[in-house]
Amino acid sequence: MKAQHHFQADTKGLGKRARTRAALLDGAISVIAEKGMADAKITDITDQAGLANGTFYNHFADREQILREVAYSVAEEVGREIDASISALKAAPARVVTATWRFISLALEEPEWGSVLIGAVEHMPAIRKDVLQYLRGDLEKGIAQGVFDINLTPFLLDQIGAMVVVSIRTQMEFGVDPGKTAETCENILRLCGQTPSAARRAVAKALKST
Amino acid sequence: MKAQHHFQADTKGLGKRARTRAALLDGAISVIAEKGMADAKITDITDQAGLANGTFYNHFADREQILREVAYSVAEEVGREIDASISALKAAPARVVTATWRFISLALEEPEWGSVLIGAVEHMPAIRKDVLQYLRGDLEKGIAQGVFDINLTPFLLDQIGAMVVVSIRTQMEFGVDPGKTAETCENILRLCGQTPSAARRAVAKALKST
DNA sequence: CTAGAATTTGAGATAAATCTCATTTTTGAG
DNA sequence: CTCAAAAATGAGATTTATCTCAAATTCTAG
Repeated sequence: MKAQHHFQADTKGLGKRARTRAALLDGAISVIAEKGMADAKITDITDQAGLANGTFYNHFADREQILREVAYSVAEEVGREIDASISALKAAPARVVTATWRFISLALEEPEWGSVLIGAVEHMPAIRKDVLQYLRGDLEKGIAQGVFDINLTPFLLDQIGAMVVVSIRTQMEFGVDPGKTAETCENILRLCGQTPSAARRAVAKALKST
Repeated sequence: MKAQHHFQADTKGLGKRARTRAALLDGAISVIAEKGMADAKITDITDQAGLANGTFYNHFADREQILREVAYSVAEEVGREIDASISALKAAPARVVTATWRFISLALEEPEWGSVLIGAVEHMPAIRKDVLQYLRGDLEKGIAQGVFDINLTPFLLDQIGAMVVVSIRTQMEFGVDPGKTAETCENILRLCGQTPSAARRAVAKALKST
C-alpha cells in the first residue's frame, strides 16, 4: 500500500497520458503531506513530479480539480480498507471503535494520507459528508441494538468528525500515541451515551480482537 | 456592547493616533466577519475604516499583528463576560454548561465575534490554548466534586473545543438553533462521563436559572 | 496664526501565484 | 523508419497581494 505511488501503481501498461496524470496526482499527495492542502502550489506539484509547470494544465483544469481528485481517491481507498476491517463485526460499539481506530491509524501510518484527509475534511465540506456516511450506518445499528442513546443528525456526525480530526492532527504534531487514539474511541462511545466504564471495556475488547 | 465599534468606543478624548488605530482594529473585525480571517486583506481593512492603504503600516507591522490583536482582544472580552455569568455558580456541570452556552450565544449574537473566535481558534493555536484555559478550571472542579470522570489533558480540551467550534460554525451557516447549543452542552457533559439523562437534566437546570 | 511635528496618502516597487500558448519534443501506428 | 498526432515545455501575460516612501495634509504647542 505504498502511498508514495498511490496512483502510478495502477498505470502499468497504460498510455503516456495516464502515466503523467498519475505522476501529477502522486506529486500532489507528496506536496500536500509536506505543506498542507492550503499551501500546495501548482509549481510544487509539477516540480515534485519532475514535469514542467505547463504540463499540469494538459491534465487538470485548475488547482481545485486536482485537490478534489486526490481527496476523493484517498477517501475512497481508506473507506474500502475500513469496510474490510469491520465487515465481520456485528456489535455497533465494536464496529465504531474498530473503524475509528483504523481510520486514525491509517492517517498516521501514511502521513501522506493523514494530511490529505485533514485538508479535505477542513476545506471540502462535500467530502467530509461522504467520509462521515461510513459512520452513520454504524450509529444507526447502535440505536437499533439499544446500545446508543443519540439524536442521529449530520450535526452529531460533524462533532464526532471534529474529534477524530483533532486526534489525528495532535498525533501528527506531537507524535503518535495509541493512548490518544484509544481515548478518542472512548470519547465517541461516551458521546453515544455509553458510560465511561462501558466505553473503556468496549475499546479494550475491540482492540484485543485485532 | 456594540461590536461595531468595539475598539473606537474606548478612545473618547484620546489622540488621533489612538483613534485611527482603533478604527483599523474595528475595520478588521468587520472584514473578518464578512470574509473570514484567512481572506481578510489589508486593503479591505483600510477601505472599511475609510483610510488609505499606507496608513495601516503606521500602526501595525504586518497583517499578522492586527489579526492577533483583534483575536486576543475579543477573546479577553468574551472571557470576562463568561466569568461574570458563572461567578455565582458552584456546581461544575452548571458552570460548564452556562459557560459553553454563553460562549456559543455570544459568538452567534455578535457574528463579528463569532468569526473572529473561529478564525483565531483555527489559525492561532496559542489563542486556542488561552481560550480553553477557562474550561480547564471548571473541569478540575468537576473532578474534585466527583461528578466528572475524565483524564484532564490539553488533548481533551482540544476535543471539547472542536465540538464547540462545530456548533458555532454550523449555526452560523444554517441558522441559529438553541437545540444545537443544548445538544453541544449535553455532549460535553457526556464526554465528561455523565450519563445521557444526567447530562440532559444538568442542561435543563442550568438554563432555567438564566 | 504659524511652523514644525505627526500623520495620512496613494502610486508603485516587489513578490508570489495562476494560467496561456507558440514552440519543441516525444510517441507509437502503419 | 517515418511522420502526423499527442504531449510537454517554459517564457511570460495576468492577477492579486503586501509593503515602502516621498509628498501632501492635518494637528498642536507656543
